[in-house]
Amino acid sequence: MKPFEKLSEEKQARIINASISEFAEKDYETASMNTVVNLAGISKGSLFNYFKTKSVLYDYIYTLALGEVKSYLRKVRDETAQLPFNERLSKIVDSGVIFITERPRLARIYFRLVYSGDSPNRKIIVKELQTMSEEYLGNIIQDAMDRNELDPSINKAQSVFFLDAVLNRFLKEYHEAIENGNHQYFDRKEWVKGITKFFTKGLS
Amino acid sequence: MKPFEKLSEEKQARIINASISEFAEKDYETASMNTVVNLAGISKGSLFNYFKTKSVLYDYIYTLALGEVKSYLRKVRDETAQLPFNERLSKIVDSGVIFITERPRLARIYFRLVYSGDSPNRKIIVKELQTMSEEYLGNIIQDAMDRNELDPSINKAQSVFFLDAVLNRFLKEYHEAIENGNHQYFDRKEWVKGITKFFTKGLS
DNA sequence: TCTTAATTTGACCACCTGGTCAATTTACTA
DNA sequence: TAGTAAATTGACCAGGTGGTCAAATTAAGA
Repeated sequence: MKPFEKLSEEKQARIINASISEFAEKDYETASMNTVVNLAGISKGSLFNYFKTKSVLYDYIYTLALGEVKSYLRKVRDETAQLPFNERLSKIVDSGVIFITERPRLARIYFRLVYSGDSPNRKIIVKELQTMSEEYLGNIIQDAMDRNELDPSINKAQSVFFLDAVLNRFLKEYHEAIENGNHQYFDRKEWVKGITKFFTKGLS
Repeated sequence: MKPFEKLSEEKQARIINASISEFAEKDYETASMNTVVNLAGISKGSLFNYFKTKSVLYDYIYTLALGEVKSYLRKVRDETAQLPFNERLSKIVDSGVIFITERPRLARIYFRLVYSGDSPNRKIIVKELQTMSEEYLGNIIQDAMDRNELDPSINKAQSVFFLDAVLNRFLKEYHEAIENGNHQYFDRKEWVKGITKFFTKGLS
């Protein structure tokens, strides 16, 4: 049993919380183990006893963050399996918005990871995320094609790419708006409507 | 006359080149003035004489990078002013691809800037870029609406957003493919065709 | 209660950072 | 060529980093 797992729930939570805060605020290189230690109220030696290096701690944290994102997405996919494409898309966007509203720090770690950052395993993680997104969105598009809601002759891989690009960008923008305290200017419903219309009908 | 401008072209180029390399490879915080100094083959004191602080040097470099991006985009816009929307879009994507192929380090600085990073004036710069993009793509969409190539009832701001999201994401992906030596697997023409079709006809 | 084992601590290490500035080298002028 | 002004240098500084480990504290067992 790893030392960290032997700790009380409360202490584990304190350390995780401190780490999330630090990795959300700064990128991998700039985030400081000293800050984590101070935030968590433990000694440096202890932290390095629980996590052998900074990168091991980071692994732990982003795995946790991605896990939450994934389980959230899966839930939505399964709950909306029988809905038509546009309603489904709308629910997905909604749930994304809810996630970044409720867990802004995890969202920030996620965005930092996918959009840049120099974290140790970045390329591997991003590739994994891409495969996951392809499978996830691919599924949803395939369902819609099967039901003749989307043109069955479209290029599926490209469609997934477009969907991923627009959804991610929208959520990233929304997330930044929240962090800057401007999200009240974001008419979420109007955007969700626009996105689904765009994807089904295009611009002409 | 600023000290840096008094330097010979050759020396200026050496310093700029070294700085671009370093800021392309690492983000603002992690990029090292010592590395720049060594790459450029000058002394530390000199560099700090030419640029008072790290952030002043960074300002200089990203202004240069954004300037190149802008002038490239303007050129394409003006050269394609009379073309129909889909051909125009295609030319824009093409020119983006050419730019990141010819200037991968500048492209990297650009992507780092817009997609993350903790550079000093990031928010201001990103806002400026956003206004620029709105004006630039807005123009192109407006032209297409005027010519009835796009539905005149679409939400222009949203359309600009979608266009921006897809174009940027595509170029970012292409850029990463180049850096990983995988761009031969990218069928550019196929993608350009897909993007324009997607924007005009949607997925259904 | 005494002893031993496990946990926690924080001073300490080598290394790197952005930035400074007295001293040296170079360029220019008389 | 001598003297001055300008440009260049790099040793040095304070402060921060990830990581270590002997010593102190706590927990467990007899």
